[in-house]
Amino acid sequence: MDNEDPIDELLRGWESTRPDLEFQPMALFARCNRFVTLSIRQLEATLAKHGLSVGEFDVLSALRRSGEPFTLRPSELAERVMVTRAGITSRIDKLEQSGHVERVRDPSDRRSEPIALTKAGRRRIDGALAAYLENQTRLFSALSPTQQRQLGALLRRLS
Amino acid sequence: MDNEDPIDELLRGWESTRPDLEFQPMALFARCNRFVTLSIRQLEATLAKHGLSVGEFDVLSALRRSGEPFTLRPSELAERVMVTRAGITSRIDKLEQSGHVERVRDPSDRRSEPIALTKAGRRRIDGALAAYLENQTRLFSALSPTQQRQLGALLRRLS
DNA sequence: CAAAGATAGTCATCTGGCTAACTATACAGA
DNA sequence: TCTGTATAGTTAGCCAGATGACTATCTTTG
Repeated sequence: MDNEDPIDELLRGWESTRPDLEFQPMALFARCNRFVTLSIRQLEATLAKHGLSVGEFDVLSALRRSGEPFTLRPSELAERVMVTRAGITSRIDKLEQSGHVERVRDPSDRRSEPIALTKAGRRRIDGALAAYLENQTRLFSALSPTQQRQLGALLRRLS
Repeated sequence: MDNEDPIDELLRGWESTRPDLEFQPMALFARCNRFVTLSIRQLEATLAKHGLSVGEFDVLSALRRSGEPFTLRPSELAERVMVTRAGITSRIDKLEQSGHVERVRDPSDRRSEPIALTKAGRRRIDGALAAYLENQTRLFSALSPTQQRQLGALLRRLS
């Protein structure tokens, strides 16, 4: 384990200037953060080939996996995608313009304006999904299946 | 392992609508991503009490752990903080205005304008650091020391 | 040593998400 | 039934960070 990575460097920096403090948890988080950040950048490149941003992909995914009739309300989407409602509004605007999604109506509650995946949207997400999964698989390919399960279990504990 | 978390829900959604595909790696990444996102939100709250944003904290940290004379060039900062140079410029502008940092000069290269931590900046970062570390420790408190090392080792493999 | 190219940093512009205020609709209680 | 309150969604304004163009300086090379 001799080859340094940027997090080792960070750790070394801190430990030499503040040897009085404990930096293991910080380093652990930094590693996690870095992994996610870099992965998202890769993901952006992958999805761009399918004409989607990560944000758009997330919304279409949520609709797709909600099953028939592939319809969710903006507030449900906001929650699942971990974005504020205002943020969802603008994503929907764009997806509507590009024809991936349409605003329908709920007769039982006129405040609500459910969002439905269009045929085009469904084709788009199904195409992008394959590339996405392939990317994700590659991300973890350095770990054996057992290690992947281990990692999953550990992360699960953290929530 | 009966209590569902949002990622189990995501997984269940996908597996019921696309039973033909393999979603374990996606779920693994989603868990990681979610953990980081939620942690950062907590962190924002913690640092806000010390008058710093996460971005500012990152810059001051990098300077602090670089050791004497607590000075780095903007391009070095950009790399360590994983932000573009333009992004660093604006963070520095703000930190300079609040007196945490100052632009000095490098006689050997007049293109360069090294950034130095001021006394005030150093006090600020040292104060915030304690709270930050405490927060990070809490993030991982659900894991035993052994599990934390395990997690670290797994994440290390991923880069 | 002049010209071409590389490098450091900033600026202008654009985008995406946040907060907070606002409109419209639904519901609960006196 | 009227009133107050909660909920759904949008809008307006703000801010951080990305990209790409630009200035100034340094370095290389013919």
